[in-house]
Amino acid sequence: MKQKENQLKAFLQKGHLHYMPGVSVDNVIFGFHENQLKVLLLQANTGKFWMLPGGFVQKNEHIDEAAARVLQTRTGLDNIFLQQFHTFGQPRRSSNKVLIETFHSLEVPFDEDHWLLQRFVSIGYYALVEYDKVHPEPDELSRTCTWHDLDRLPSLLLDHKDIIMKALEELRLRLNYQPVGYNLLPEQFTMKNLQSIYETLLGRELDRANFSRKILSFGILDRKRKQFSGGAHKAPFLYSFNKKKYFRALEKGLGRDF
Amino acid sequence: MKQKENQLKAFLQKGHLHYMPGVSVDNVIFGFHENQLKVLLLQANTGKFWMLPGGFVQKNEHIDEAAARVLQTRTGLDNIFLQQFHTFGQPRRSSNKVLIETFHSLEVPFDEDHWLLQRFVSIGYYALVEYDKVHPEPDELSRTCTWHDLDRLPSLLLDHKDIIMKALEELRLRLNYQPVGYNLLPEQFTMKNLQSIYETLLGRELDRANFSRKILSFGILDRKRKQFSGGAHKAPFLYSFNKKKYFRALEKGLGRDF
DNA sequence: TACTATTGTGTCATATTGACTCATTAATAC
DNA sequence: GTATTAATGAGTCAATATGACACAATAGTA
Repeated sequence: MKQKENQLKAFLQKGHLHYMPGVSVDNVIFGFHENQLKVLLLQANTGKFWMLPGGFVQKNEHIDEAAARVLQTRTGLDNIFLQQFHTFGQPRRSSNKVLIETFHSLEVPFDEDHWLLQRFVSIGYYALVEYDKVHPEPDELSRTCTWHDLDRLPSLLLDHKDIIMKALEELRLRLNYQPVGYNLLPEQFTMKNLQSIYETLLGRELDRANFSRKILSFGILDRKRKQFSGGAHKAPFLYSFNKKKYFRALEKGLGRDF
Repeated sequence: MKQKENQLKAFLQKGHLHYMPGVSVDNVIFGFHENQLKVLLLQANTGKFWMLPGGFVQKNEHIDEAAARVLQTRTGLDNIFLQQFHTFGQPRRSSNKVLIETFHSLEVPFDEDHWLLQRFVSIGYYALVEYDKVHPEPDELSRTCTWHDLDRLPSLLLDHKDIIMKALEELRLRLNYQPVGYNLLPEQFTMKNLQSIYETLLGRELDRANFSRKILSFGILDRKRKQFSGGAHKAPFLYSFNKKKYFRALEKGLGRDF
């Protein structure tokens, strides 16, 4: 892992040439597995704290691109809908403990003015991705990258817990306007699958029949002839998202205005 | 105006000691006058372009505080609900024309590395304020500060038009969850006044009777005995916001969930 | 005093929502 | 093979919300 170490060193020493100062991006990446909502987290090389997959904004890069790049490098996923939901800017957001330990362990000289030790404002994005398609990949500063149950989060760095909670809050609000599920489910899925997602995101149970009626009324699903089998009991229909209608709804909203 | 000039010089030369690099705040300040929705804009000292009242984030200041400070200095208003709605981060947001002209006119030496000439990411906030209470105050870089009709905006700097449009879009979405009007209307007002605001914000007409029914169902209004008179025809009731219930609704939402 | 424009209130048809029921059916147990 | 079981698709019905409209009341004006 000499190579990774060298990359990290270069990043620490020359990052200020490539990245904007003071601005970072943090992604709350939601996945869904065994009827549980999961969040992708990294564990710092030094110390026990976990953190959100985040990164910095290249000097000539759109912040949305930066978020997409972070998502791509951590999960291997491309072309995923990322929603910017809030920017976090308390004055003492940054704790430099992890960084300073890293400097020491790599024997990289640094001073107080080092770009990474300054205050950062972080722009939060969330994404909903298909659990099975993700290949979690730690970054230079972390040793692990794994999923965590949303209701059993480990100790998190800084305000990262707040960021996750805010993401969930905003996501719940947007559930009324934006369809959900496209990157979260496989190509074909049952109504029950989709309902589970909504239930988990909302944190409460929904009536089966009413849910189905409502979702179908959005007109974003195509029903397949093929039936799912393998589970016990009656075979449910399989559905897929009508990509065209789904993305129109994503842009134009689901039409629940004042 | 020698003093203002000196302030500006100091800001240009020493700003980097006090403010975060690369991060700014822009406020979309909505007012309501003669049944028109207005936005407060500044006109640059040099050139004809108008811009949003904005500013920088002090090194030890919460971004929300920075937005509140900008609002306070431009309008004299304090304690106003400011909603962060989006962060704008295209790579070529900043046009340095205005700045460079300013450097020249003040004979302040500068080079490419000057902190203000770097790329900035801007955090957008909107506020709804009482038109008559505002005392518009230009900043160091501008010569005027006045209201503009939302549907007759002048030529705006950079992406400031996009910012205004996005603010309106987000505001419209939030109209379903958040009550509106508290800082927009005087202490007492008629149902018609409030309806006009909603109509203007939404850009369409609403049924009088249905609007009244719906707003009253939120339970955030107190009806006064006193009747408004002076206008022609039947005297309407006067209402005021029940501050306690209003702010509970602002936090907890108006209860229109999935 | 009559007229007019606007307001408070009420009605009614329609749409949406929440809580159920019931027949159907795929896998499992017998 | 047949009965059992549990989940599914479809449907019902009352409660509620919404959109469109009607009508009497009334403050100023003619």
